[in-house]
Amino acid sequence: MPKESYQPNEAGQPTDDHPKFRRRADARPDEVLDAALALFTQNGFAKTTVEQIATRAGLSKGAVYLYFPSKKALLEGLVARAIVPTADQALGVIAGYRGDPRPVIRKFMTMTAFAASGPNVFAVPKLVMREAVNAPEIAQMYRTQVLDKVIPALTALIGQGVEGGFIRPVDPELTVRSLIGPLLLHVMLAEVFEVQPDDGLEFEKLVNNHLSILFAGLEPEMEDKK
Amino acid sequence: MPKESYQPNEAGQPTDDHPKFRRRADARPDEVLDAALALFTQNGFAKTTVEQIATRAGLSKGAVYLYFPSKKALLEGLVARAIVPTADQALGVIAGYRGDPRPVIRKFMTMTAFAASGPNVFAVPKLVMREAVNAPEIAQMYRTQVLDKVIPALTALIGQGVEGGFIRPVDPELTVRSLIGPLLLHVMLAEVFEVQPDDGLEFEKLVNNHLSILFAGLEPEMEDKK
Amino acid sequence: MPKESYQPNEAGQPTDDHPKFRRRADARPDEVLDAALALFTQNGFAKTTVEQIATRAGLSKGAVYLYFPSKKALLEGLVARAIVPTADQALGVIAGYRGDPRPVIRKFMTMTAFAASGPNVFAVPKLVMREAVNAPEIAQMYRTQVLDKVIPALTALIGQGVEGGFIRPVDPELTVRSLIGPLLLHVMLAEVFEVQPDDGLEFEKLVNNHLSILFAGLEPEMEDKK
Amino acid sequence: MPKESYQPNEAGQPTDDHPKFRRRADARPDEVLDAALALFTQNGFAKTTVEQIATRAGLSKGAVYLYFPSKKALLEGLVARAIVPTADQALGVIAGYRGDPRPVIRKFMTMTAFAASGPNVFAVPKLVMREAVNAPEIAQMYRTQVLDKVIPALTALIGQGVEGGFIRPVDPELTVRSLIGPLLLHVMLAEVFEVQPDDGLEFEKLVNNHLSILFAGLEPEMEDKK
DNA sequence: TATGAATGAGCGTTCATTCAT
DNA sequence: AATGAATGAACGCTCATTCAT
Repeated sequence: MPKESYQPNEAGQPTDDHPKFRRRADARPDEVLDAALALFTQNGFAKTTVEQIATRAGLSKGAVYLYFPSKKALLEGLVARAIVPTADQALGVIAGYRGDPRPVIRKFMTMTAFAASGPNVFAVPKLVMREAVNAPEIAQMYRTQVLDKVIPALTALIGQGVEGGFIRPVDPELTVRSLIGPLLLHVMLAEVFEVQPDDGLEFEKLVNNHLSILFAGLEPEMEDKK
Repeated sequence: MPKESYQPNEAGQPTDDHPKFRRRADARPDEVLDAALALFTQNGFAKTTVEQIATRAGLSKGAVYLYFPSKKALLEGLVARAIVPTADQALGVIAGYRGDPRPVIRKFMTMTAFAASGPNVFAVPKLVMREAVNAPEIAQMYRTQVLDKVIPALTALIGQGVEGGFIRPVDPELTVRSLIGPLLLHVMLAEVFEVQPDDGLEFEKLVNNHLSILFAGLEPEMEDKK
Repeated sequence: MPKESYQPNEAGQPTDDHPKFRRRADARPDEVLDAALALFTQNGFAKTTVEQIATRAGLSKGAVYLYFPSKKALLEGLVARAIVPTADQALGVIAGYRGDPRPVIRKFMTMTAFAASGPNVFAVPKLVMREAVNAPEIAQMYRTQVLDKVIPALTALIGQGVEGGFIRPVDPELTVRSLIGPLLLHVMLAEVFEVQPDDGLEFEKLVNNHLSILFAGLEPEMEDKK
Repeated sequence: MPKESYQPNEAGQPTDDHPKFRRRADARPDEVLDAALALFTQNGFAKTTVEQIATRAGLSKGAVYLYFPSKKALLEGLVARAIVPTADQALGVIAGYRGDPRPVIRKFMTMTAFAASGPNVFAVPKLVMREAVNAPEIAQMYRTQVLDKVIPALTALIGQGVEGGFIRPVDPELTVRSLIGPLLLHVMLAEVFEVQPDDGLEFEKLVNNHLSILFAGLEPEMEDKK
């Protein structure tokens, strides 16, 4: 999963929803976005020039404006491209699940950790966090399209787990934060501050350690179990 | 990661002795930093003008350069001002503790949560995270001055808790992430995406829920206990 | 030190094919240099604005930076443009000559004087002298590219004249100063202080008077002649 | 003669023409000028800040404005201070002389060369040449106060030498340029371009070589002599 | 006399965006 | 569909000069 997400236009059927701009199999806009993502991630939005993006994408500055009406639109495009698959992927695993949530949580965490260990993954979410101040619309977009889907789904997953007696009675909404927070911190420490655990940035170990504690902590009490 | 710094001019009577012109107080640099912090937080470093900072601090653009040699130096100054109290305060609670770590952890988490509920707190850390790409030196500074002190201290605290048999054998370094991560996520969700739990941004509840799970999950096994 | 460079756009019809907007000719850099030369000469480097240069060259300020990376680069460009023809032209007359040096010297002096009577000639050398303090690299460039070629050539010319018995035994290196110095003084007095001889700034007369004295003074003595 | 010229206020009677500003024996303004001269010479007028001058003179920026109303006034002050002694000195030797001009010329040239071998000498004239563009009034001042006295005096000296038959019939005005030019070139090459003769910047040798040629070249012809 | 904090105008440089080709 | 020359608005920073003390 080297790209930050599934990019539908690269896949099978040439999604001809966008009848305009056809050249080199319609890959142009995507190439521009790839270049933009790489540079925004590396240098931030403000310090990246449109010219740099154009050069990296192999076209001229003016041509970028053929596909995107402004620099900010590139950011939007980036988020838009990343949003659907991300949410879908997560929701596919979680949504509507009934029963002991722990296997599903483990699967979800493992998937996320796996995704996170590839390069450029989480690039868009991190970008969104960083640039939210400059582009609140984009943060909103991310919120409504991703967070407002994933978080409630996880909350529901845990909620029904509580109701089903599979885990202790906890606040599902806050427990989601207990679940995912460490992953965020792990990534932030590593990428922003270059702080890594002594034995490397191994997501698998983190997930294992974290879930072993969490699941033990969520274990229903004896009296609950009965 | 408690209160990021004392902000003297937020307290007491507004120092408006000389309403318009010159003041000789060496509070000047601090006032400039206050203005910079507010604007950087609100609009980001890149989109904040030195002129804006000057105006908000009640001086002319040129005067800012009397106190800080460059715009970037304002960021550095902000971090420097926040660093000492932060680290010290945190370390005061933790360092060298021997015995069951849980009370100390609870105290630390409560303090941090309390600090985080005030205004402008965590402003600097969040600024640092956001601007780390543009100013890696500052991220480094933050890392060495704060993180490299606080994280090892917490790691040691947990480590000796494991050795003393007070908590299950876990990886102390990774467990620190399990401990603090949710707090970060909570803040980020709230401030970047305006995602808040249904019953408000109550840090106390978050801490309680989180620690109840965590402490239960860290409870030594029966066989360990014996 | 004759004509400092060919200035193509001073010649012929003014290239006003496209009166107001874009031109694609690569004469652009040259036009900018022309404007810069005029303004630097008139007001000095420091007091000349890039905007002034741009306006005079018929472009916007930003466009200047399309051709030159900085204001100083304009100065460099000016010198670079002037250097090649200068040195070559001078050396063409002098280099490797054997025999009585006086005809060659007269030719050289006449050429130089003729060049000096045109407009904008010597502008670059004078600029270099004036701005040497602010831009030592440029002075160095001028030295190595022009002076270190012309002066040794003249020195050698006189030296071989002495050896061949065509002129008195004199110090060739110092005699070069006796030869050229008056030209410099003449120009300086005229252009810096507006001091001109009573009957005008006639270089031809200066050269004639100067060489008549110099050649008489360099005439081998009777005993030398024999 | 370490200073660029005689500084009357340093000498004998305390020239009380300027009743204002008295402190530390009235030396203050002179100290400021000294500092300004050094810095203008080294870095040019534009690149020297008033603060630098103040610091070097050992007072505060504001105090400079107690003595000089503007930065440009420093330049004027510098020139004014240098002007009187320079011209007087030269004129003392030359003015009204009758007879063979060559001994006087030699004396004048030797004096000038001797002066030029000290440090900081010619600093002001060179400064004037360089900054003439930025401060034409100052160039004018220098012209009227110095050049318009010295050049006519030298011209007259040579003129009467021609009339008296001591030297060949030459154009006196142009011959002045032949006389002094080499000195200027010598200084310029040395100080601006660091081009020096192989055996060092020995003014004495230059003067000897130059005058030996010049005087020989000015020798009246046989037929003239008779 | 002397200070130095403060001002304000100005300059070099950058860059998103446009548009003739 | 594509180019890249050109624009123009903005920003960081400097510094001569002023003025309350």
